[in-house]
Amino acid sequence: MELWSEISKDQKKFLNFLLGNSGSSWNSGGQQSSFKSSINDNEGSSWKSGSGDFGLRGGKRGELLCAVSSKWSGGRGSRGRGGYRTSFNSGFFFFPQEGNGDGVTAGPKVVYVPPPPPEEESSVFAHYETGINFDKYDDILVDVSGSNSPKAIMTFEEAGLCESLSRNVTKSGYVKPTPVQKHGIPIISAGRDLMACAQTGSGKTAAFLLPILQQLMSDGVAASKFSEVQEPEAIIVAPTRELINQIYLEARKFAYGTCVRPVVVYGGINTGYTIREVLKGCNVLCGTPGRLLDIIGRGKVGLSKLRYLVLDEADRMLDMGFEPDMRKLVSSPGMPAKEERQTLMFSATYPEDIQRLAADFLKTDYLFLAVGVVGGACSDVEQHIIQVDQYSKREQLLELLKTTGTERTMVFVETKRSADFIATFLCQEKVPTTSIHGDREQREREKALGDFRSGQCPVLVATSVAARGLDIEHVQHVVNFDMPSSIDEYVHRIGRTGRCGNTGRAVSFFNPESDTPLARSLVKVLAGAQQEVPSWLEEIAFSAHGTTGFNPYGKVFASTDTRKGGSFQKEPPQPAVQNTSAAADDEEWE
DNA sequence: TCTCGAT
Repeated sequence: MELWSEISKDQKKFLNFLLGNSGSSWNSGGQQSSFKSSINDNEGSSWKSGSGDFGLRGGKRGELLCAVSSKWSGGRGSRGRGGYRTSFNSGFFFFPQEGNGDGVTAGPKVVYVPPPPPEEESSVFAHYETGINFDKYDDILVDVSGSNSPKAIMTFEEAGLCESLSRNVTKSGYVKPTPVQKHGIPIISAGRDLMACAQTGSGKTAAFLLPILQQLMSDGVAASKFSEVQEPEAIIVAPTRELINQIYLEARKFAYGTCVRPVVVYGGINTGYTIREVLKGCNVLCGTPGRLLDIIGRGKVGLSKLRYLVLDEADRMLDMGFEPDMRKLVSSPGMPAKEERQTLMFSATYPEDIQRLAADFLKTDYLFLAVGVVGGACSDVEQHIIQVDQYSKREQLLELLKTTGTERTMVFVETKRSADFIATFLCQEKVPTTSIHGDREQREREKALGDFRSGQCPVLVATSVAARGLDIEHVQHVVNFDMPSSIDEYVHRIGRTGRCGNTGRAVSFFNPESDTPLARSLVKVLAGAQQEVPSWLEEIAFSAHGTTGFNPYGKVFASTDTRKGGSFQKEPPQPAVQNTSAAADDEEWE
């Protein structure tokens, strides 16, 4: 009831609209008088009565599975301007339970309840079933460039891991190293800087965690007791909260029962809590850029002992959005110069300009490791492109989801607003849907991911917050409801499915009105992955080229070392989705 | 446009 009283008229109106209550409409804005309020300011009871109409599925009574942003857009509201309203922050989509009001959190101050302590061995090693088909890895070609690269290892024994570490590796279900690990582990152990090009899910997290942890342990590093400043030996950064948490969970597994303590920090959760966790002792600090810079700036984290700096999804970390933060990080007081530390970068895509930029962070003799997935693994993703116009997308999506049934499907959209919009729409159509994007509260984001992972909500509507790195088992379908603006992003998105031995399908809605700039590189990617290229798409690709002569999105991703002279001297192994062959040279189109 | 600190 208290919850109810915090909701403004606009929000009630919106809710009534969603509930299908008569007389309600949601596009009017500013026409308060014509709105016949069926939800009364003083009555909370009408919540329950209407809830059944809103696509409630499964779960406990009173729990709304459809989830939309808690910072929702009020459209052109009565204040005469649109945009996001940030004043209202509580998740008003949580319906009160009957009986006591426990579990209902209202108001902007939501206290994040962290997961149970890591000491429980069963919870540390609880992992989702890995669909890894190890035999397939033998077909993967690998290219290392740079001088004096160390010899690859063939087994985990050769990695020279200490007893507790190798025990944890076994317990985590790792049997033999993947190609990134075979090459990456000795490179990192040898103290070299590394730029590695490999798809997430190919084992790259372990590839950098294991040698780092091994080195720290053999040096006898141990987490210090609680102190006012912590000086971690390694810092790992990633572009999204969920991704860095995934990396942290891996680190926690490998470091289990050792003296090395990994800690994760990111925004959206109580700052005091994060700082206390860090101050308890911290050797490997995992974080998103914002919160990381925050606690460094507060003097809670010193950098004088730092030896390893890892950038996951490095191309993203160095693009427009994050580059300033990364420069700030490496120029933070106490940060060892690049010659004094070891810098490691990982990503599935490396645009050439980003590679050149990355040189600012790496020693000049860094090694470049390219792992190409040969045919099998990646042609496991069937790619379909469907021509649509803006207004038929929703219906087409609905049709499509009827064929996918309860199989897990990720639907990518371009904006946070449309993520909410589509999620709400699907819920109304009785499709159990959840959503994830940057305007949702962290607790909601994690619940959404959890519900999707568990299959409770087989459909996840997401912005590109979920495009990279997230390792979710059994995602059978990816739908690009909106085409991404770059081909790299397309590759990352469809990479959420068909992971390691599983098959997947990616369906993309191509709207010639808006997506034409992508046509050319899309055709190349499709052809490269031996997928059928629709003739209409080919035509668009050709004519787009003819008219403009310059394609702003023609920037292509590369898995080739730019130091090789800028041109691609070597034909990439087998055209695969994330390989360059499809996008390598423009000449064929000239 | 998206991601990323709270205030």
